[in-house]
Parts: sequence; C-alpha cells; structure tokens
Amino acid sequence: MIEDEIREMLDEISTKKRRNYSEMLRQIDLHIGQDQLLCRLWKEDGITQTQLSERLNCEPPTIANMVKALENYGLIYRQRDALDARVNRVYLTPKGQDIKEPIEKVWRKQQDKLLDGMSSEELLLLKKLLKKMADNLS
Amino acid sequence: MIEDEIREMLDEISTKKRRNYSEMLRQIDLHIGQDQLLCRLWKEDGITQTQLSERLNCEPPTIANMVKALENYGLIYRQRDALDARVNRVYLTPKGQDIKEPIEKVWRKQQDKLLDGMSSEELLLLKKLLKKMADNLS
DNA sequence: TCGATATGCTTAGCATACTAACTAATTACT
DNA sequence: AGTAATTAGTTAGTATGCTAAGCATATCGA
Repeated sequence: MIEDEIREMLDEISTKKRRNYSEMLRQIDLHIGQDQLLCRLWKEDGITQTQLSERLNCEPPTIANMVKALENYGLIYRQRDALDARVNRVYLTPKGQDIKEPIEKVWRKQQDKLLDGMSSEELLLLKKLLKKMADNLS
Repeated sequence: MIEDEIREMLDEISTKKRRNYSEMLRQIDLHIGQDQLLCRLWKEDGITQTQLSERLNCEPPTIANMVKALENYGLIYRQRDALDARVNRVYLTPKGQDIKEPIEKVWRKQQDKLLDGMSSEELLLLKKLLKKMADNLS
C-alpha cells in the first residue's frame, strides 16, 4: 500500500530531520525546539506562556520547562503581567535577539540539504501537498 | 521563500502527527516509538539491540531504555546470544505478537487522516517527493 | 458578597532521545 | 600469548514532551 509507504517515509524524515537538526543546533548551544520558541518571540515578543504553547503545538508544562531553561541560558526573561497576576509574559534578552542569525543559518542549511535537487515546480507541488497534510491534522 | 514555508510546514506536520499518534497509541497502552520497535521485531524477530538502533535511527541508550520498558510490559524478552556474550537478542512474546493488529489499526487511522482527500496521482507524487527528501537526509 | 468555576502556570512522574563515560566481551596485532 | 583496539550494552545526566494533580489568581452567578 502506497499509504503505508508514505507514512513510513514521513516517520523516517521526521526522525532523521530531528537528528540532523539537533546536531546543527548543538553547535550554537541550543537544544531542539528552543529555536522554535525563540522564533516565536521574534514575531511576538512579550507573548504569554499559554499563547506560546498554542503557537508551538505543545502543552503548558513543556513550555514551562523550556522557558526555565532558556531563562537560565540568559536568552529570555519573564515578567509578571501587570493586569493579571497569573500571567507570565516572555521577552527576549539582547543575547536572545542576537542568536537569530545563527539560527536562521541552521534553518537554511537544513532546508538546503532537505530540498537538494528539487526543481521549482517540485517545490510548489511539495508545498501544496504538505499544506494539505498539515490541514488534515488540524 | 518557499523553502522556508516547506521547512515550517514539515515541522508543523511532525509535531502534530506526533501528538496525534501519541494520543491514539495511548489507547492501546503504548508510548510513541514503541510501535516502531515492535514493528521491527515482526519483521526481524531476534534482532540485536545495536541492529534495532540502526533500523530505528536512534542511539543505543535509547534502545536500551525502550527495550527495558517493553520487557516490563511483557511484550518482548531478551536472550543473551550463545556465541557472543556481549549481544542481547530481542524477541516478541505472544502478547507482543498479539498487539500487531491494534497497532496496524492505529497506523491506518493515522494515514487515513493524514492523506484524506488526496487523489492517487497526488499520492504517487507525494511519495516521490518524500523519497527524495528522505534520501537527501541519509 | 461569597462560593463555585475557570484560567495560567508549576510540580511530579514517566517516556523518548541525546551525549559522555563506563563495563564487559571479543577480536586483532605484535 | 598477551596487550591493544573494537564492539555491545549500560549508567548518569540533561532536554523535550506528555498527563495528572495542585496552587494561585480572576471571574461569574446566585
């Protein structure tokens, strides 16, 4: 069945991409996923932890741990919301802003490797098909 | 850049698929990844831990932990190799064999959801493009 | 106004997954 | 034959990711 093959290949891509990614991020002293959180803050600095968990498709406790780690690294800091004392707002430190370029370099390297040898029509098709899958999972 | 969009979409698919998968596997009392290990044993019962780590694209310590867990669940058992006392060979128990069907059901459910609304030409194309990415990552 | 409910986050515990450092067994080489 | 190198697994420690349970703070409704 072609459906089985596609599922198996997606699993293979996920794990290999993860390993690959992880290795590259280690060179800039980050763990996998931390780049995604920082990326979110480039776009929405001062976002709450709950919002982060929604954006990154993971649960609040996961965010709590990641935020704690990134805070210890000095890449982000937290500030209690003035209007709602339950809310933690997360902000980038200067160090957290500076790491944007190295991260984007890692991303480019990753996608160059992943998409090597694909024509622009293939890229367009791929994008369309991936979009469909992503929507199916929502 | 379309390359960025593709990378982002792949990340999204990976995490969403993982969450989805995880949830479905929980209903048959398995954790994510354990199905993959069992699947390997259906194909190659009595394989060594090192071979498992190669097949599943992960490191030996990861396999050691997974094998320990699955052994505790009573789904697999280990036997020291007769010719090489360093080697652990991993075998399915009857209970481990019986769980094949429920797992395959989860997979079918997952791929049905993922590939919903795709024509057979799209599936063929998708397979081709995924194959290319998987090869690029090797 | 006050009790019930909802919301934001944390803690505890478990699983995958990694690296680094280790033990034990085997093989290779001098 | 005896030492060195290799191979197979394990252990310790750290990170993401989850659920379940708990703690504040806020809000809603009688």
